[in-house]
Amino acid sequence: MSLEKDASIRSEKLLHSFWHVNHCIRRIVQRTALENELTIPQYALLITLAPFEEMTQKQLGKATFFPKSTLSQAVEGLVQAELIQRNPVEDNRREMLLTLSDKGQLLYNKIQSQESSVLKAFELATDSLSEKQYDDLLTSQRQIITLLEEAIERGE
Amino acid sequence: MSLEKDASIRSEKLLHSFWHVNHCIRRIVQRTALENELTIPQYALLITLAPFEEMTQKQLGKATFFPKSTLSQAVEGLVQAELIQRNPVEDNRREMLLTLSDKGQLLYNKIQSQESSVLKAFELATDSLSEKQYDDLLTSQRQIITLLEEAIERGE
DNA sequence: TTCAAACAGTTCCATTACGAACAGTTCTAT
DNA sequence: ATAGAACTGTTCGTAATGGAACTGTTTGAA
Repeated sequence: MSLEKDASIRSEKLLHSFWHVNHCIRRIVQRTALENELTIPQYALLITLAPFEEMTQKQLGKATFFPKSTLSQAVEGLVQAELIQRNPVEDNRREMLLTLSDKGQLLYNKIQSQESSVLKAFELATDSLSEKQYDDLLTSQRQIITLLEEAIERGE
Repeated sequence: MSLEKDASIRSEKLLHSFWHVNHCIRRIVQRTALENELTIPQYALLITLAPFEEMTQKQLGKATFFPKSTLSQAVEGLVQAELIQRNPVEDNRREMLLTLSDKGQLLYNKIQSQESSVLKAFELATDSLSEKQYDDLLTSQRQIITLLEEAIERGE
């Protein structure tokens, strides 16, 4: 009994740790998104897309995990703001190819330079870890993700 | 330049890993919350409160990171559903002491037994890690949290 | 003592997020 | 060739979210 309880306390601590990190990320993202007059999904899309310069909407969905309705509206906003271009994919008219515009590239440069951005915060965090700590962290998280995804599948 | 780019790719990977874990957590929580006819905040409050049986609303806020408006409404819902009792703290009438009711305890037992709950999923995840992996993970994340919180403070 | 500031929680409301139904496109099997 | 299944993205309506202004309580300084 006491062993079971210990086990559940340990797992609750881990869950709480992730919950806490996530809270920090959301706060930082929200603030920096607002500073650049973007919504959170728009900001997330922009920093995901920018390093590749172009991606399909489908790929962006996979990378950011946003439900497609949210995705669609965020993309619409970015297109309206002329930060990205949206064109049907050459040989598959269902898919949309999203391309960073010059204006979008400029904004991304600005975002990258902002001291308070999530990107900068995570660079500091990454730098503070040793090579081994970093690798182990990613490995452990990879493992946890696999198990959580199994749990998701099991539940549906 | 190439070094800088490497550094930013490394940190983006880490950010994405956290984002991914978080997405899994939210999906599982959302499903299991719904199964028990609770909203996400209500579910989160319940599993946070239950191990302690009673907590002030303020403490729950600190533990779950919900903004107080969200907190207030989630608590109201739990009180309406008679899962918890809410009473002013003896010697400080500003604070509310929240106590798990018998009905709440019953629901929590049910939640704990559900194979698909976040709690179970995280128990599996915790079990899959070695002692050292677990400790290192928490240590690294603790370190990251500290840096992110500094970034938050810096930004406001 | 009294008044202002800090605090805990509530209420209100504008914004955001997301599921579900939908439209158009492509693939597959017959 | 064609029907139907699977897919990509859009639209719409509902519900959740969280900031700001509020009420009542406590603290502390003059």
